Amino acid sequence: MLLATWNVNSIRARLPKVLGWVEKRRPDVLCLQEIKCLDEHFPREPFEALGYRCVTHGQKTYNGVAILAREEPADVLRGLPGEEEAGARVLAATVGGLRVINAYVINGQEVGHAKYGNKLRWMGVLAGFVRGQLASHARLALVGDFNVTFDDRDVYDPEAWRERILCSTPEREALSAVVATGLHDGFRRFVSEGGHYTWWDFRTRGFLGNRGLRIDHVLLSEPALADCRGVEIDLAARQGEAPSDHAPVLATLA
DNA sequence: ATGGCTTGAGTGTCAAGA
Repeated sequence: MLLATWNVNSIRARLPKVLGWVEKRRPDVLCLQEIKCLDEHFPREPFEALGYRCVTHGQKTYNGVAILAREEPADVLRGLPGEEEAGARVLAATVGGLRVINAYVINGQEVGHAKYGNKLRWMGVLAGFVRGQLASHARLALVGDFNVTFDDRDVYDPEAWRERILCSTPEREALSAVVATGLHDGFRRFVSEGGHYTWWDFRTRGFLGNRGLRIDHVLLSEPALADCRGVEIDLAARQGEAPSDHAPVLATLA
């Protein structure tokens, strides 16, 4: 099974790009973040024509998540219970015996900002949700845009980013608490050196100099990790005409 | 240099992203 996650930064603005990528890579499950549209505006027909079912948890203008799968997603859950205020950021479904949780973590804007406090609190709620899901689904993948780096290997200029948003110690501790529910960073199962990123700033043309951050993750439970044969960041998808600022991350599971 | 770029909203120019 090929499991992928991609922050597409608007599914409608990215439609030809995402369709072409899906045709080429043929993932079994694709988790999208920042679809930035209501459920009724999600372009499901072209994906269905390629053989995919689409489950969405959309929102006007901001946020929004979707799961595309080659088989019908089951036991779909939309949103973190009690966290409707934070927007459409979580979508869970079972596909091919794998419990898939698709998450778009709050950005937080700046360390100390009210949104930053909300991010840390919300990640605690996410950890509780994941713990509950793991109790009934041993084979589980939590994937998405976490807006947090694990450590300095995930940062192109660690000193410039020291204790800044996406890199602060409390954010990293909150991410560790999510992982401590019983998950593992899939990418680090295979790659230990730094310099591998999933997001590059448009404004500084960060991709040209590989000035990026690794903030999109595939987190796997023990049984899922045991089946994992590799995790790849698809840099080609970050290039070309009108790319998202994020690259997709793909995990191959037995 | 709180900018640089991109998107969605909606026709002016913000808010938000990370």
